[in-house]
Amino acid sequence: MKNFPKIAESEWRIMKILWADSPKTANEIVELLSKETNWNPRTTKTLLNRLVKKGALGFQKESRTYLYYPLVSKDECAKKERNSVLNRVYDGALKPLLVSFIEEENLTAKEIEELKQILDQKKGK
Amino acid sequence: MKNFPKIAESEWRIMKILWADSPKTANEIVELLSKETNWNPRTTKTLLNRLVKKGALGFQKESRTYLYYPLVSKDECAKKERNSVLNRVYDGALKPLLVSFIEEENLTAKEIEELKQILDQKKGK
DNA sequence: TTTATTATATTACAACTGTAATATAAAATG
DNA sequence: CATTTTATATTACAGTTGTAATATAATAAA
Repeated sequence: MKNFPKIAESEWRIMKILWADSPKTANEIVELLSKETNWNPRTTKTLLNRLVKKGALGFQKESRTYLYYPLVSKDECAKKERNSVLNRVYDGALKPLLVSFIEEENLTAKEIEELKQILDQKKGK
Repeated sequence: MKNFPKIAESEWRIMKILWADSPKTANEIVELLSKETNWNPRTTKTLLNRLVKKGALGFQKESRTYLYYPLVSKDECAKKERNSVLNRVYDGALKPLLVSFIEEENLTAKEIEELKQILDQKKGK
């Protein structure tokens, strides 16, 4: 499982769309992206090509049209990103990272309770 | 506070050294880096220049030699990195991000307790 | 003072990214 | 069948990054 592709920032938008629901045609993806970006459709097509070349997406031909789908899991890609920040910024020290996130961002009381439960489960293990 | 510099991956190593203790000369930094990387000293010099150009580092001349020091805080840079992952990967949803980190990485029982306390403080607020 | 060291500054160069434009080929239309 | 549409493929082009090499200038040594 070497040569796992690196997903660039703008490519993440496309991957997230396909992880949520796939396969999809280029035009369907362009359509969905138009709601959150103002990319030129050409830009989306370029990124689709790059993702295929990187091995992050595959496709099946449906006559002239391609149906794209992910070849890598969101979990794995997310893990790479988490580890990247953890190591680059925090030298691998998880607790300080968690403290920063918790102190700075917003959590509801319910979420806080749920997180405490997850921590407890973790302790049991 | 616009045009806050973007610190690239390899630049982070240099910044962390100077955040830990500054000012330092290029050679001191090269020396410290030699323990964790096998960069050519030229590479380090190049990165120092770039960081100065980006506005991330400043320096004072000590005769022919420069003493480098950070112009941006580690906290701010770390925050940018955290938010980058939070938004790019998790669409800004903090809890799922925290759950992933907690479930996948290792924490001691003590750390878990400390985190629960921090969560409780958070709830009070 | 001429020469060798040694700092910093400039230049290099390819891969990756963001952001498209142009080319080509196949399909739909007239 | 000729032409227009429309998919995908190829090319573009500048900015960033990783990773140095070369140039220049100041200082130390001979």
